[in-house]
Amino acid sequence: MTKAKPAAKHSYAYPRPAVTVDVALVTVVDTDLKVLLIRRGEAPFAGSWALPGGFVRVDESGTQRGETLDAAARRELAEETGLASDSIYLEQLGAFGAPLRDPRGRVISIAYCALLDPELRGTLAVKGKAVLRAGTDAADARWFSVAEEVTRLELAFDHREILDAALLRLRSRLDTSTVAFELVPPTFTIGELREVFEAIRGESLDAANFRRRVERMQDDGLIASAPGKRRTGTKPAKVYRFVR
Amino acid sequence: MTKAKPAAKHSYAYPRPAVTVDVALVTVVDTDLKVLLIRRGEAPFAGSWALPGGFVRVDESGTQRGETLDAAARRELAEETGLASDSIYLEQLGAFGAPLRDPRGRVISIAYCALLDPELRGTLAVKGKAVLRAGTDAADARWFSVAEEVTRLELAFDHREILDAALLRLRSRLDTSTVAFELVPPTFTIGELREVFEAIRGESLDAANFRRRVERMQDDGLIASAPGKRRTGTKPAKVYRFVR
DNA sequence: CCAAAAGTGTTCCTAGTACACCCATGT
DNA sequence: ACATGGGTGTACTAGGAACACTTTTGG
Repeated sequence: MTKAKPAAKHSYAYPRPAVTVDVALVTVVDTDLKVLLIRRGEAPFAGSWALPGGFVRVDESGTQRGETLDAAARRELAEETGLASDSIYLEQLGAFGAPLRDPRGRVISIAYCALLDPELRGTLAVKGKAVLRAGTDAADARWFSVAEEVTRLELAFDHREILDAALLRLRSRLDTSTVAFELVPPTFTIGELREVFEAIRGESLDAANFRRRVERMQDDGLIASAPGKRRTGTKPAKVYRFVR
Repeated sequence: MTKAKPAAKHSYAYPRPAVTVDVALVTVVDTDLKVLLIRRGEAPFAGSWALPGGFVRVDESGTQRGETLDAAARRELAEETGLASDSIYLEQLGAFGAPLRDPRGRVISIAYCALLDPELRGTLAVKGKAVLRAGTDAADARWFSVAEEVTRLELAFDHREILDAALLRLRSRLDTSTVAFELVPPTFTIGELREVFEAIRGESLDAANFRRRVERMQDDGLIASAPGKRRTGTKPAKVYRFVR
């Protein structure tokens, strides 16, 4: 069953591309949008920074046929960052398949955008380094500021293009989806949520207008006020939680 | 060069999935949103209706590595419908890769949404039949009304899911992109544009309010008034053209 | 006391919605 | 003449943007 039966004339005789997943893992530190990059240890692009990713597992032997694409993305994140990846928000961006995007041969990559809230980031960051387990082929890894650092880098493969797609998607879905809540702790203040919006939009927002917007979210049942207040070094702020 | 060189330890030794493209080709006939389906002539799902599509060409022999994903989608459209596909609007929806989505083995499909304006549709429709060249493995093909007919069909593979994604994408991008202009002739009246909006949204819109909206588009330079008027069986209407 | 962020109030304007109404044309 | 879709007017409302202002904390 590794080859097709002869009846299916053009299906399995064709050469197949390799298929990978690549993940743009994004988080907000203070007021700064960051993306996790991994320094490649092997050719091609050895020494360059790249998005975490790897080959999709395909098992054609038994009745099993390997993992879903989402599972592949989560597995690669776990392998290369040590993150318990079950609770991470994942969103597929699409397929990147330019014939020459990988010098080794025809490789089609399924790109993902992943969002990490500050609480989970704590379970992974070790003083500046982003990773606990320095993975097999990942020589190094850390967070890069999207606004400043990453623009000056030459990324491996077409990962610049993938990253741009991830940021574009994030920006366009910021106002019409609940992605912002994935980048904020389980309970959060209006100011913290605003910082996430500002980091993604890359501009400061009017605090008063943003407050009223959040209050409307509460009216709509999208968020609810949580018990307690947060001491912020200034006047204590009410905390809210996202209602899924 | 069909196998990897031994140095790349985990890249090419792995079994690879087959990769296909599937295209939801959509058009608006009168006030009705339609999708082109093809009746499968072979197993699996022989006799079922399916989206046009096929395997991505990969050529690992020379320096050539085959076609882009977009090119594969256009080629399949051309092969199965006889459409000169250069001018068709194409938008990638994403990758569908559930392990069991194809009973023959692990097949990952890159899904597309394509839009056909009424003028080009004329070059393809032959009294009810959608196709000029009845393609190789396509026993039959025709337009199905999305609102009524297609809901009662059992589509092949996960094509229902792909079609739903296409329609969702279309609806969500209707107000924030220029997709509507891809479904209208090169010059169009406000009424014709409104019919496209109504077909996609599945509800009627207030003609007066829609008119003002289109007038704002003109103020923004998105569209321009075109010379002449259109006789519609009633009061002649101004015509506009989309400014790309 | 002062800086700084939380929180309140007000004004202006755009765009969506609903609905009444007139106009030009083919039949 | 009349039905039909083209085209105009108007009033209501929600929400974005700009900005002045008060409140409560830590230093």
